Amino acid sequence: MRVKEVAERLGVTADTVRFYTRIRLLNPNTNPHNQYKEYSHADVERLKFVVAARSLGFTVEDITTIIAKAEDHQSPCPTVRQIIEKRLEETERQFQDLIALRARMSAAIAQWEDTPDRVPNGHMICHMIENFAGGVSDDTEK
Amino acid sequence: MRVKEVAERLGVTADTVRFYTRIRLLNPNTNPHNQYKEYSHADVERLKFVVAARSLGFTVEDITTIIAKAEDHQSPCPTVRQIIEKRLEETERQFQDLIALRARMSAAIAQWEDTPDRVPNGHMICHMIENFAGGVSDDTEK
DNA sequence: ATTGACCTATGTCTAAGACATAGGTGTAGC
DNA sequence: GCTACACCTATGTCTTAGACATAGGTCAAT
Repeated sequence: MRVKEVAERLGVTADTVRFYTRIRLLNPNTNPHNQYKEYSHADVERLKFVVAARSLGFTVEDITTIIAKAEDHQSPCPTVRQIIEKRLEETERQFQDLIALRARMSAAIAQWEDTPDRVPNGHMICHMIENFAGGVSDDTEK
Repeated sequence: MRVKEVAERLGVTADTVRFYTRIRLLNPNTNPHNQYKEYSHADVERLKFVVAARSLGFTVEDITTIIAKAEDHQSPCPTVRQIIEKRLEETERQFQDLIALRARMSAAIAQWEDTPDRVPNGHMICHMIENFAGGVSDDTEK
């Protein structure tokens, strides 16, 4: 199978498969004539694993580590448990950041509904942004 | 003022200020002797604007656009309103994606609590990931 | 053999800085 | 004046996980 077929089967783009191939996460045979890659059933199985792991928040590097352990006949499970815990924490942080960002954005939009447009004078670039509550405070005084 | 002082005043890193300088979002004077940048009060004011806009989810490119409009004596307000609406939509999408991801991660961790570690056999890399509900399905049949 | 639709590999680009490196500054002690 | 030494600087490279652009290859229909 060539790259597009593999990609479609697993619901990813051909570029994604090419990317995984480039970093040697997949190792298909190469036709020496035209450099086309030929993906075997085993390659597809591995890709399936990569896609599953990605959808659980593992990074590509995590996955490389996990596969390396497995190929070394060690159980990757402890590593997997440890990594996902870390990734979940990161996700939680991103989540909180995103909630805060969304709140700021919504608040700004709400405030700006009652704010007229204005042409910038020499001191302001955009009064809406500059006057938004929670604006950046200078630490000049010390 | 030099880069570090400016950065500390506004609560960003010196690298961030250098980055904004590199892309000409800030244009401090350069000491021809050692290439050190000298930030004026006006530079600090502009940086303050950039930081405020960044914290509302505007991209650096958005900010460049907004400032360009302002320097052209046009009101940036309509642009600002339009951009933030778009950024909020994106944020909302990311937010939903993150909720879904977090749910998958939590579900996996929960499921794996009752799952023993296992050494990989020839067909599996990590049975925990591969057996996780919602696993990637092959589209082989057609 | 030629067309044309589709496919491929490779190289470059992205966002917003972080990091590494080599070298400059400035004060303290001599 | 000179030297240490802590701290600072500019510049170049690196990061993620692919997307995009390009030049060229494949293959069935003509």
